[in-house]
Amino acid sequence: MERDAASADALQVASGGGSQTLLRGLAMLDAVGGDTVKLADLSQRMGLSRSTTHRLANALVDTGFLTFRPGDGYRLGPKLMQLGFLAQAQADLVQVARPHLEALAAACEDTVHLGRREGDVALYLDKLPGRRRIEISSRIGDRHPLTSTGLGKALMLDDPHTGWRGQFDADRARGAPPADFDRWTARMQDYVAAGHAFDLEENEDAIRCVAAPVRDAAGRIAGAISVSSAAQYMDDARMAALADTVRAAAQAIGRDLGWNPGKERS
Amino acid sequence: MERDAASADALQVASGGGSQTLLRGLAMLDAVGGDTVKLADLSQRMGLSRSTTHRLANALVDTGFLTFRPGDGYRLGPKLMQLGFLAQAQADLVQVARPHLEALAAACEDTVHLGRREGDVALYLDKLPGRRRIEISSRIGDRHPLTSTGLGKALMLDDPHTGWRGQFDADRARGAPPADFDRWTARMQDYVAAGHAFDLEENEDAIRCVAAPVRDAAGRIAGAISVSSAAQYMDDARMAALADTVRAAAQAIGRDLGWNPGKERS
DNA sequence: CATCACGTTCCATATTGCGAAAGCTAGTCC
DNA sequence: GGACTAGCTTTCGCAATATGGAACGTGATG
Repeated sequence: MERDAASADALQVASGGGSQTLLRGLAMLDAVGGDTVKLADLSQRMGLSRSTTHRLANALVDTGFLTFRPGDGYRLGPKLMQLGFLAQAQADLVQVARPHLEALAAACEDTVHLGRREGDVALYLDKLPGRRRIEISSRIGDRHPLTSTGLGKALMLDDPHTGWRGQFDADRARGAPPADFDRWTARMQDYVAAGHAFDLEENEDAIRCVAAPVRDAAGRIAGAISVSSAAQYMDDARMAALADTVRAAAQAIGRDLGWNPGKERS
Repeated sequence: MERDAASADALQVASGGGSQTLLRGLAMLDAVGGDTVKLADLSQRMGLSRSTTHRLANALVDTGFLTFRPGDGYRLGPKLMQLGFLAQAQADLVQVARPHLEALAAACEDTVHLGRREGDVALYLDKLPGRRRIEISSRIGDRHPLTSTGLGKALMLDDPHTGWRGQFDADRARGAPPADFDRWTARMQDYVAAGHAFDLEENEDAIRCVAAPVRDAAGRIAGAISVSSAAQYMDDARMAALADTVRAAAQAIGRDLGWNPGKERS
């Protein structure tokens, strides 16, 4: 029965629910990925006989999920662009993020935020109050400066360094708490390298937070999440530990937005 | 042979090849489309029993091609965004268009062009010389005004009317042949309504052409194609006839770019 | 001309998928 | 509380469907 299930990776074809052919076909789309693959190559990647591979690939070609050019190979087809676009169109960040935010809120007892960049401010899209007595004074729909909040900084992680100064100054001019730019820059560089951001009582006294960016199918930062709490619950050790948790949650949301991890930043 | 069984016809699926399950699963993605569908609804759309529908849908959910929210229904999943993005990334307009351009060139004996908008000029990406003695003096890489060429006008078909004047004047200032704006506008409105554009010896004397826009998965105009020839071969009757051919070719290219026709203009 | 690389088609076999019907769980109405 | 309903999930015996080895085209390449 199972000859060489060992080589078939990614999607567990064997366990699923008994729709082998469908699962194999879908796995084939993954196997093709961004490449242009010849039949022999493809059958090897899938661990299937050439004839089976051929039949599946043909079905995919007939339906437009793959494209075939003789002598060249198979590649992803137009139907995927079409459906991918539809999927993207109806994927609402708030809705997609909800379950993950709830899980995150359950894991740590603190307030969880979801936000997105809007112009050059951070727009708060969702908030789950923590189960601690302290209350974070933010509301859905609020707009906050990018450079003085954890969430905002997470949204900036991909920005070219050249724009930092302008944003920093603009935020101060608009009422963000004063701060030292050089020190801010030094920390920001760490955040960029780490893939998350902190807020160390910069925006509001006695409030600290840990934030991480959420990426979409294009790899761009589509939003960010953060966990905030009173400084007394947020010593340096806990922030470091939380960083992993928050980053993991952000990545899980990203995955639901079609983001494919793998190729990492430099 | 088989295009796709997107419509209510599920029995046709069997005829294609021998991979029923896969084809049904893929058809299911189409059936879901942009909606959020309940299981019962979905099984009806597919003309399948509820249990079969359930099994297939589950396989799609397990692999991330669909998303399921209890009490809400099924919708397109993250994997489609991911693959859709990959597909889009490697879809090169020139390469995708080639076979269609060749077919078009074979059908009419004239010169066929492919172009794209770049800034506010039309950039020529590909050219297939016709089999007629006359020679069209254009080369790949050429940039031409939008308002005085058929290809350029096709690229403008979705532009808001408010921008027409500015583009028209800018092109004249940059050396496009003089013309009367009111008359140009009147014709342009016809082109917008028809979904194609003509060039009536406006850019170059004794050259006429028929052009149509190519749309991508987002429905935006990603490029345009045109058929050009000496005016002597291009009387009004032939241009009208060619318009359909050219539009059909442009749509075929669009389909390969993930464009979904369907809702048409009136 | 022999060889290779690549895609396509055949066919007997048993694995895989099929759908009717029954089982769950949660909400709603008397 | 008990009887309905709406939705989703699971079971199971039968046969339709998918499988892979092998053979066949076809066009390059040495």
